[in-house]
Amino acid sequence: MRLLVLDFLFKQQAAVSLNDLEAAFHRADRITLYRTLKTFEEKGLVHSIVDGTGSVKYARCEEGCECAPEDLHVHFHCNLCNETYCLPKARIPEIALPENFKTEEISLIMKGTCASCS
Amino acid sequence: MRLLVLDFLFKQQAAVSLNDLEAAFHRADRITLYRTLKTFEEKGLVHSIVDGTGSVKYARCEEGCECAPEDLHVHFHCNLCNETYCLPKARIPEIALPENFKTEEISLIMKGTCASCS
DNA sequence: TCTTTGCCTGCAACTGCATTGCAATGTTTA
DNA sequence: TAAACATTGCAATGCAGTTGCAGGCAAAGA
Repeated sequence: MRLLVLDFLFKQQAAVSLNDLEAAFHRADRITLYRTLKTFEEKGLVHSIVDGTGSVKYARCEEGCECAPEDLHVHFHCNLCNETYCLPKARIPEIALPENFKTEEISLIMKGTCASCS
Repeated sequence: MRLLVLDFLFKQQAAVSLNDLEAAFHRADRITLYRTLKTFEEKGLVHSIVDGTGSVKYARCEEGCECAPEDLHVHFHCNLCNETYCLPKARIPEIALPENFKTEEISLIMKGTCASCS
């Protein structure tokens, strides 16, 4: 079962929400899919994306992705097709912070129109 | 009533969630505060921040803030004190996107330890 | 082989936050 | 004063995420 989900995740271009998974595997229980995603996230197979749409999305981690600040890439949410994409090529540039601020995580989400919809 | 909320918002250093407001104004109804925030947001007095903690936070808009991409600043969420701050001095640098991607909004949230907690 | 142990799955239920409908109240305007 | 509109509060709903519990399946050990 998890293998099916993993396979599905790796075939996706866009990030996948729990609802997406549920629609794709309507034979499986919502809870099972939820826990599957959580397990994958723990194991570092996927990373979660909070894109402000209300539902958390998941996408596969690239080879060697540790989800550490220096590994983080940009996520793009298209307002037309409502999909969220990883943009691994767009790295987050260094950002100057006030003194004594220590960064552990960065999340950069751009919203607009993606290439397919424009 | 709204004046009280507005006054409260402008005195805050950190962004404010609905729960924060409810705690500060326990005489007022949660719904009233919710709609007050929504109204302020519509009028451009405050902007909302989705910092991934599950509850949306609100902060006052700076003079001339149109919440347009070029106006956007960084938000910082401290994992210790659990507060979210606006960092208007930390501008979001230009980010190179693949072709045909059009940006309308940018949200950059950094998480870590703030100056007060370190 | 039989039993035990542990993981995976599914049902039910709960939580927290956001949101809406409706009635009551207060305030402005004609 | 009466009508129109805005503001407030209560109740209820919706949705996403989360947890507890029990059954089932499979691997490990006697």
